[in-house]
Amino acid sequence: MADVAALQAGVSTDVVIFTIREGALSVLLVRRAREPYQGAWSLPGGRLAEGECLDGCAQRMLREQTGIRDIYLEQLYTFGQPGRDPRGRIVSVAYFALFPYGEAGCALAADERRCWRRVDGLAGLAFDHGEMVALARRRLASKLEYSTIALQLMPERFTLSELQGVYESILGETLDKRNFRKRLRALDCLEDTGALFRAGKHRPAKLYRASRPDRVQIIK
Amino acid sequence: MADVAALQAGVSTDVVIFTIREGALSVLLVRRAREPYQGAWSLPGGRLAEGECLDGCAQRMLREQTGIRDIYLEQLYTFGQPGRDPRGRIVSVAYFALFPYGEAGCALAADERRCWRRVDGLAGLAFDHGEMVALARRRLASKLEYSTIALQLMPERFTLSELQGVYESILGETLDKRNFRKRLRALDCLEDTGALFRAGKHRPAKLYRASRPDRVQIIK
DNA sequence: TCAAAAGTGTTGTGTTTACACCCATGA
DNA sequence: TCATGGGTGTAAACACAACACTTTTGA
Repeated sequence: MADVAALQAGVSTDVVIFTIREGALSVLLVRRAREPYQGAWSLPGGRLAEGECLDGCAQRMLREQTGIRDIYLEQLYTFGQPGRDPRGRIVSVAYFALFPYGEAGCALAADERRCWRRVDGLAGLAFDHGEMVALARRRLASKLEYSTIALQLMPERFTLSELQGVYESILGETLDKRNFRKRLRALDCLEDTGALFRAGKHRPAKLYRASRPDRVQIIK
Repeated sequence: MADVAALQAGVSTDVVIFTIREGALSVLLVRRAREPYQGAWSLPGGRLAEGECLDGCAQRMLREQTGIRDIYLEQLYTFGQPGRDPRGRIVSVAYFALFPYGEAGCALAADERRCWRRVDGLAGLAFDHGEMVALARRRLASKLEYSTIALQLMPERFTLSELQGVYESILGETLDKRNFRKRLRALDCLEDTGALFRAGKHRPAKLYRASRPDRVQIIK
């Protein structure tokens, strides 16, 4: 209750940015330029600025460290173990974000200070960032079941098989094609673009788009 | 990225403590002793101490300001709007907690610096605490549907009608008695104590207890 | 014997799962 | 014409919702 002598701490945000790349759930990492953990991989993130709200800080970290803007972003959990940062007391508000891979995702990793890493078997991240990724992954998987959040990982146009692949790689299990399609049709969140996607020596797939790309609809 | 000049902020925790009192979902408030918002009702909470983790801080706030310990507590959301506290930059990690009312709940409000208030129609709280209560309420209602969290609001022994009343006052709708009992039986989270509860001129009710009082079981 | 809440099953409806074949294409 | 992935429907199992009467007690 002693307002005067109260602890001052640093506040930061860190962002777990997921994408699907080569059919695997992956996360965007940046290489730390200085101590502590110099040279190690970490989540994009950093200190809160004056007059900035937490969401704004997370957005700025994304923008400054990866160039990404305007993607799905939500607050995940706040980590505040004393000792989580060797520089002193820093409380970090973790966010998670979803990024549709595409060309932009590929270009991102051109810079050697950044990389996409598969979430499975990920280890050796700086700070408690490994924990953040694990928690974000569980949250993402559970949101798949009761929302249309997976659409945030898709490019503007995509096939149903691609979408099913996204579900499968997040959930870590295979799904029945007919049941999957029936379920999505019932959600009324997709529209047929009329275009076809040809890939290889087989029947071309219809291309769909999200009918409300910005809305994440909660089911039930 | 400028580690040196980075903003220092205050970090606090605030706790939304729910109970069921007179059949209504209620929250425990404390009267602010000093400015800002002197005399207004607020959530129990306060500044993070050195060497203390966030959960520990929330537990300490509970203990120091209400005497409550060992109840269900989980992190809710972190609020960091600049200007949310007129004293300066303070980021608050909100928690929510569930308290079985009973005699202890009654005794708590004996002190005039504390009170239980119904969540419906609540207004005029200090800071952004009204927002915290509203968010906690939504979280609680949604957790009712997929976990056994409601048991955390019950005393050691209780009747099925009492438990149903708890569900009804949180959800804001009435439930079918037979379906409710069937559903709970299927969860296998209750055991019959063998004792009966007599209240008024009607058939006495069986008293149950939670079979694993400390576990909040996630359903499905 | 009456009022008041406790207790208990069944039936229909909708949702979810399991499952196999034809289609369009490029090589 | 063959191999490859795209596309489609039906039946059985299960979960959920609706619904009414009997029991025990105290007054």
